Amino acid sequence: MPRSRLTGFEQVLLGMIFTQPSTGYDLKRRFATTSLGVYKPSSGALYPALGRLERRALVRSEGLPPADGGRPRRLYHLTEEGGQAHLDWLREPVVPETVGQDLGLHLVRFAMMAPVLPEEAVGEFLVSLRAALAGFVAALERQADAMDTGGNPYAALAVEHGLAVHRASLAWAERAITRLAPDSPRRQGRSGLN
Amino acid sequence: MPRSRLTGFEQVLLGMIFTQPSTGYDLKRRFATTSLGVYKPSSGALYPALGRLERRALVRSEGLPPADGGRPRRLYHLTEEGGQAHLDWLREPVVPETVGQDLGLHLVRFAMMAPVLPEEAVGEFLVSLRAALAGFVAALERQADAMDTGGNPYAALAVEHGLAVHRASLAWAERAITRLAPDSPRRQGRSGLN
DNA sequence: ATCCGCATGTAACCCGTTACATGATTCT
DNA sequence: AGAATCATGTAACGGGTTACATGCGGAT
Repeated sequence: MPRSRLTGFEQVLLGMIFTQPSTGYDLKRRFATTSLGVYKPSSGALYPALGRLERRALVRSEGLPPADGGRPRRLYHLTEEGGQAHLDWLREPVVPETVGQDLGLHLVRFAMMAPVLPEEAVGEFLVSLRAALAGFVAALERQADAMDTGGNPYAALAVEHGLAVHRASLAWAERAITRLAPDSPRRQGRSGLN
Repeated sequence: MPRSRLTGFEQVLLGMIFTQPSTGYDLKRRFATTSLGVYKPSSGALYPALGRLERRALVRSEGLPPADGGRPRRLYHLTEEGGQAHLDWLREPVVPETVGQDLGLHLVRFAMMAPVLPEEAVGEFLVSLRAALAGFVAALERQADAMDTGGNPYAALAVEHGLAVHRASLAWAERAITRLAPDSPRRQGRSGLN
């Protein structure tokens, strides 16, 4: 019996195959280009992961004839359960504790919501992301205040870095929210405050 | 024969013990507090890592009597080679390719330079970090331009997020550089450039 | 009576990296 | 001739997470 949750990597693979049925090599290429090469999975990570997804019946594969010499390829596409698993993942709320470590993964998730989730759900995601970021920024501010009197001089600067970065992230979330719903008539009461 | 390079985690442990000889539990507590709990190593990560450092003769430990009931503790301190390894690590230049993934580790490294490196070396580090960030931002800008015509609507927004975050990081590096050397008479030629 | 903090450690499990194997075609 | 691209896969190795073991003192 496989473990219950998929890894982040497996979820991302699932999403890429959802968007477009692909071979392993296709996926490699897309990682290299669309993420600026920030993460390039090795063969030893990619192919076993595809195998695990198939054993779980989230994807199926069919053999493809070799394209102009070389090995035969294997095209993966999602099953019904696979599609459901992907949608469930996209709809997961942002857990505040993860925003300090997994911010990148959340953004990948956001990018994949493109045509598959209704705008409303995307809005909910952004709102929960904004809340998590605001909480994290507040915690960093408390830490910065409590620390800077007495202590190593660069540690305070390092905390400032975290603060600057997460404030930028928070500002982005706010921009994204207003850009997504430029004319949302509901909730015009408390102006912009959640 | 152990692998040649230490892991990031091992290097950080080394640095913490360099700053102050510690027991395993001390280190746990410091992770929980000084990093806002962003990374709390498990026992299964911490104690074997300390063991590896000791086998490499980078740290030594001596038994401490149990403090008010409970188990005896084990206090770790650096050896000569350990101190050297830590200094070498602190002095490593910033490899541009790592700035997209390992930014957090670079900042931890910066925070640890506190009293041990001369200001000049810290300045060099910041300058190389700034260069790496500038390169990464430029690459993201190229990608943003090349992409936004035709493609999923949120992917462009996600790239904007990366852009916003790394620009904030870059701005921080610039602030840190000017703050570190507010009165550096050398190099007043090209005003502020590299 | 039980849970929490202190304090160190081990074992099972999982997954990622590195490095290699295979083999055809095309570029230099 | 040698290298790179296409394309999939496996084996060794390493290290992290989870969960458990142990055992005392103090708090609820």
